[in-house]
Amino acid sequence: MSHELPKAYEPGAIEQRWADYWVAEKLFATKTPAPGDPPRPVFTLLLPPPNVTGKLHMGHMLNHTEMDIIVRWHRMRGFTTLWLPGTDHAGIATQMMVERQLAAEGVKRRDMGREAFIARVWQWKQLYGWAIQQQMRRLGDSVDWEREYFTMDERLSQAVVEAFVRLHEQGLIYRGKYIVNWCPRCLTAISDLEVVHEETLGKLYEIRYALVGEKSGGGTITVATTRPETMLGDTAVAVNPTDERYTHLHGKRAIVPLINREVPIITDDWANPEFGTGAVKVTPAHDPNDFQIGLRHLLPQIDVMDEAGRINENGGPYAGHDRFEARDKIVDDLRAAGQLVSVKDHVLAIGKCDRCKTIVEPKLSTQWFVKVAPLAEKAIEAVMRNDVAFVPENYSKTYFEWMRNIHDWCISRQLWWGHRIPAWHCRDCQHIEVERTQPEKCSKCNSWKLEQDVDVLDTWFSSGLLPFTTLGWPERTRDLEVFYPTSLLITGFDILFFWVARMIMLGCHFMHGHPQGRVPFQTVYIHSLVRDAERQKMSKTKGNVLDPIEVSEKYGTDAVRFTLAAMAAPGTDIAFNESRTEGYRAFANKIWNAARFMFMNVDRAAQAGVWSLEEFQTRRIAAEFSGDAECLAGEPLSLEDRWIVSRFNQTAQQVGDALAQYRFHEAAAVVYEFFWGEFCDWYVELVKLRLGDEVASNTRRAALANLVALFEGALRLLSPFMPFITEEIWQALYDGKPPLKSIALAAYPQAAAAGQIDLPAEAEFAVLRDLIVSIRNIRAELKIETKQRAPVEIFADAATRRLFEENRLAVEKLAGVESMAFVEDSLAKAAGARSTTRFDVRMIYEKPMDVGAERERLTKELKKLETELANAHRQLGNEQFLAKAPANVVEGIRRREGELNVLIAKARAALAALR
RNA sequence: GGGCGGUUAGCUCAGUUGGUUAGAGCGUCUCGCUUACACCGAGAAGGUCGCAGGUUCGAGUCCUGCACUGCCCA
Repeated sequence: MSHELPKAYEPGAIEQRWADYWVAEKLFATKTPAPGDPPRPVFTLLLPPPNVTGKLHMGHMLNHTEMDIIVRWHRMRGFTTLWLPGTDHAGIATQMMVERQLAAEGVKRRDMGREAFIARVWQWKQLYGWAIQQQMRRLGDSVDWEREYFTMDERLSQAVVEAFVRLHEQGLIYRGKYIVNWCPRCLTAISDLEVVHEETLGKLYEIRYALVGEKSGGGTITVATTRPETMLGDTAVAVNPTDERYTHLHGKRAIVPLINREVPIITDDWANPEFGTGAVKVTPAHDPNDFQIGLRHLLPQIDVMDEAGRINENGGPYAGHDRFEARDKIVDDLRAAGQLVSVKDHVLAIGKCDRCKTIVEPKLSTQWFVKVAPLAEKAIEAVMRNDVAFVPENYSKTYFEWMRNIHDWCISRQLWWGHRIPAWHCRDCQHIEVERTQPEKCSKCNSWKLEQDVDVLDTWFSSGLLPFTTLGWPERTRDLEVFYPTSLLITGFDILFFWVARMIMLGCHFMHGHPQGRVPFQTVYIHSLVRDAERQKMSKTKGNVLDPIEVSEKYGTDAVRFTLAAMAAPGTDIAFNESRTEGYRAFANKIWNAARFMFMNVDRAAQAGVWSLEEFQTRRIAAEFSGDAECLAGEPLSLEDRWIVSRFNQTAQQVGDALAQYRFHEAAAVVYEFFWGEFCDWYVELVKLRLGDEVASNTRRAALANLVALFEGALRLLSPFMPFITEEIWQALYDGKPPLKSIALAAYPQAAAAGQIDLPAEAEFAVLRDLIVSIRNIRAELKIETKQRAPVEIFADAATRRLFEENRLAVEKLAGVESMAFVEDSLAKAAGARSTTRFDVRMIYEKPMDVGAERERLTKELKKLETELANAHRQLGNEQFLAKAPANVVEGIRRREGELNVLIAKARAALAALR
């Protein structure tokens, strides 16, 4: 890698190359430390496995950027760092995908049979299941590809079986007939979490039921329902026991219209006197609440629909009709029979299948469930004890809320693609064997006719186990010992319940007794949503979806990563704005060109025989990247050297502090400001003065050595955020002979020893910078052309004067000053002068200034200063304030008061002089 | 219905535990190719921090109410 950099920064030309290199060199493969190895801190991160069917969206890119920053940061700080990638088999999604493909060929899943279908899914996976991994490589995710897993891998599948069997043995998994959420399109049960509720305008029907034994007139009860078609399965009418309107009907019987079924009128607290008529029909087989009522009152359960949501033979004349068709027909018939009392508009939350948006049918069905209460209890405890910490902390509330109101988890799915339930049904005696491997015969009746349960497990059941199964569980592996619990989980709140909560439940359960704690991770960082520039949610229907790869190709992955990092303030959604990304591409370009500037001077110095890059290389290699932030290698220090080293170390400290708290935006802002606002804008400009051919060679050597060292350190500081450009320049610095294979393996600049932070240098530099800026101000105001240099006069105390004299060249070059003269009297009154507490300065130039504008500026400034002074006076005159405020605050205001007095006097003098 | 959040410059957003002068990027205006960079440099304008009370020596920050707005759960 030569250090001849092309003139323009072109991310496209460098990123793919490094992405490939990192993978080919297996740079991020992590060896399991052996027991005798010298101890190093360990950092483990499990990548939330994307669906095998998936493609990365902007949310992923945010998620991956944050993870990669944290991971690279830990790796560079010498942690044994493991970032574990993998993909999820995504039961329903994948099955749907392949079914759709088959449909195009005119084939149905059921026609081809289970085995052939599953073979087909695997085939599909081999062909198309790599998209997301390819994209991750392109983004530079520094995962350990050597350990990549797939949730349907043989070993992980065995672990799933083991977990199921153990839970079953412990009585935490049971099979039973309950109301589940049934998707009539996917033809499977789904869990509560897979149902999304949508507010919809529907109807509330009031239907009159005749009472038994009362021939006519007054002998009716009117019930209210939103789902008249379920009437076919009614087995009771319920009223609230306290509802006096119905007391006289307690114990009587009513007749369900149209099908003429006699049902009891029962009393149950669930009937809400405020809702509708206060009387409700009870359909235990088609409503979860009615189901509970049915259990309490021992009501029959009449299932009136088939798996596709059509009325079945129990629906009498309506059999064969789709549930919504049946509704219309029933309503018509009721109306015709004079039993429809009213139809009113009614807003209700309709549950739909998360996958296909089909309206979910609560349906009586035999399924497998996890008894979650005991698991939830431990999971709540873990968060209460702070064994798992949420960032932002607020999410723990949501977590508790959900955990405390949790229902048993339906884990069986009527799909073919997934982990098949390890239960065998005896065809002779109906006994069910739950075993790790297929049993030979029934343990009850010795029958050989055993058939494995046809259902598979909820995908989230297996992903809930990943924090330990990926590390070798149920074996007691060295990996499990070293890397469990994982250190961190970074994910979106959308899977807080689906995944995060379940990992905590299952981790606490199965990893009980792990020496380093049972929880699956110590911290959960929940990031926000990426929206479009107008704060709209990105969605395909709105057409406002940004493809992260496309955006990365356009602006460079580094720029996109930096945008996301810079906007990722914890707890707030990101309105992704391409103008920001443009800005960060400009930032990359800035760095690129600063590098070109550096290399240009390196070459020039080499030609002049003053200094060679090899000196730097040799020294860095010898130092073996010890990790301290010592950038300057014993060369003579100028003020700007001392200043920039101090700033570098302060920045390193701030970046570290910010990342430790997942304050990505702060970390990014600090690096950005340092690299551009301080290093490029000031340090490079000042260093230029010491790089010319006319400069003494030892000064020139020092300047260059320091510049290169600083630049190299700054690259390391930036590297986790912008891995590509920093790699490119860093490798160029070593001309193809880098001391390490990658900057990603070099040491991260850390908060330095006190000696590296030089507050006096920072204070002096601030005054010098004030002078330069003041003069530039005057120039702008007088509209003096850049090329035109002019003399200045300065009034300052001896120390300040010495500072300016020592940095005379800097002032002359950076402020376009021809010569600097010092005067003995204040220049506050001088026309067009600028004043600070430390100096007055004016430019000697015959061009007349705009007196009106100058007066306006001074008046405005004076007013502001006076307001501030009044505030300061008010506070200092307040005894309560003096008594209660901390000393440093009081002291600060006192000092400021002094400054204000000086500044006001100067501003007044200047104004007076204008009259 | 229950729970959680948001409202700060024209736009998009920061502002950690209450403390001196509320910041950034973009946009706007004025200048400008000086040993890298026009994806640039220099300078400037722009905010009664949603509204109303309260606590406090001190509130963008804490409390209460209101308005508007978003999300999660039922």
